[in-house]
Amino acid sequence: MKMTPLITSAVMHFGEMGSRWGFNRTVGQILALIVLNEEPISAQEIADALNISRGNTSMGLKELQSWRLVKQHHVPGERKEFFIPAGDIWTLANRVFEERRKREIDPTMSLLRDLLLDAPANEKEANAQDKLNEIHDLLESITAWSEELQNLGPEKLNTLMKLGSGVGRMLELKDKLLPGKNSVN
Amino acid sequence: MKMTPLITSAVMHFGEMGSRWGFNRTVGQILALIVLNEEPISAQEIADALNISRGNTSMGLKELQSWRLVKQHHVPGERKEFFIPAGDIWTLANRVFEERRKREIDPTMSLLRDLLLDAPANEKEANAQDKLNEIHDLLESITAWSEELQNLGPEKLNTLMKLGSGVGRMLELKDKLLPGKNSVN
DNA sequence: ATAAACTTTCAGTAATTTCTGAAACTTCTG
DNA sequence: CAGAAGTTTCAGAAATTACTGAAAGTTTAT
Repeated sequence: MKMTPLITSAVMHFGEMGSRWGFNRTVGQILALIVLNEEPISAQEIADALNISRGNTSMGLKELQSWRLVKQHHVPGERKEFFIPAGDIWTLANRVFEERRKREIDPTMSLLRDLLLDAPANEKEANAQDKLNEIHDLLESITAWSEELQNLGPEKLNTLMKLGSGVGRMLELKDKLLPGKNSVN
Repeated sequence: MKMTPLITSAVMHFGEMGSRWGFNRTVGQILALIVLNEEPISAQEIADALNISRGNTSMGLKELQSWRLVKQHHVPGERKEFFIPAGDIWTLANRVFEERRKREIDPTMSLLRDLLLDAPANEKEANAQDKLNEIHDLLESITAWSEELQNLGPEKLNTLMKLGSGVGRMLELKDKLLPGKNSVN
């Protein structure tokens, strides 16, 4: 499992970025290694290639599985488990979005809902509640929107992205296009 | 600068979420406090309310300013500086997106570009480069798309979000709508 | 049922990140 | 220009997070 210089650079970088992406260095490295390696790779090989303990490797793989970025792959005739990416690049990116939404937005939405239930005790609180309400609505829009985009599926999403500034033009024509159907709000 | 129970809960929560949002606990708390407080607030008041050192407060405010989430506000006749949010909720959310993109995507794009310049040394590297290339293209699309959305401005973006599943329908009609103009790629 | 091959767990340690507070710095004011 | 009012910096301490490796657990083969 000797890593080529190119793979080494990429793996190191993904390690450094790991924490910004929501996991830690080791987890980032393991992910990169699994994605960039066409063959399935065993936990032991990962530990050797990255020079980390077997225990740490196990925990990292567990986390990557909880993010649904990596899955086990059984090689017939082999005793040990191998690991491969849980899908193509597009799928992986989607999973990262989704998981992060769960970790970064959902808990806040839930708290905001609770805080908005109680009647404000005074002026100050009323004002704060207004702000919290604004935040809640914004997060709700983002959540709904991102689910919407995921439902579009890869091809349509790609069309939409490639449309670029066309989106602006389209919006201007929206009312003529979908008369009366835009009553979502 | 006594915080009401409601504000305290919100501030504490934003503190806990802070690290997931790209900054640390204190920074998250300071941000929440500034946003939820209708009046401008001084660094000393922040330190007192959150029970943190004056030094830590100073660093936190500096970071929030580097994220362009908070700005100074000079009160005539007062010697000290006060702080207020750098815009409405929508603006702040946008800034967070933008800053995170800078920190989470841009460095990777840059590395990928470099790694894709060299000719692959062998089969293994060629395969890895293919994967890296896919990642690069995906990140590029995301970046371009998010810039596009920002250029739309708040109102249109909101229209688009509220459109919900209408987006799918619109895409189907796209070709009729914008004949020949969708040659963005 | 024993053993071999492999994986997971977790207590303790190491590395990293955040926080404090005292000292240095920067304005303003008289 | 002295000093009062305020801010920033930064070395060291505290808190948090990640990692190791040995022990416990699992599975398969005989």
